[in-house]
Amino acid sequence: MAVTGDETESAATGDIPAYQLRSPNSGLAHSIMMAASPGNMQSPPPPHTEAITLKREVRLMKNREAARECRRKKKEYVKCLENRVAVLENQNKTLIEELKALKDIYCHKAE
DNA sequence: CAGGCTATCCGTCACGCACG
DNA sequence: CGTGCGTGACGGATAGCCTG
Repeated sequence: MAVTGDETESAATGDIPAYQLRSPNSGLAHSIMMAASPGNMQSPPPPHTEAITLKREVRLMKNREAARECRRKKKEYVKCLENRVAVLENQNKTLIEELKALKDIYCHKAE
């Protein structure tokens, strides 16, 4: 639990953490990519790569939010399933008791 | 108290699917 | 067929708990 949620704020303000600004050629293990910090970049990128970078940033931002939403929905779904389990367990318990009572009645009649 | 372990959250990547 | 979206998988960060 106990998560600050500060990255949400920074995303909302457009203040993108440095580690998220990576080279556009994906496919590498992301631990390697994490190591490639902007500080290592010596010369400014050619102008056309700026558009690519922007596109990538937009994509990352959208995906970030999509992942958040996806997790929220999944949590909700799991909660629903847990509720359903609880209800069915109660129903089952009730039915077992009812069956037991009916069996008792039937047995006493048979005597 | 330091260090290990575990649970949880998050961002990113990769992939499959639906749509235009 | 290209594009965008949803989601599983992965690894990093952080907090809380336990133990020596």
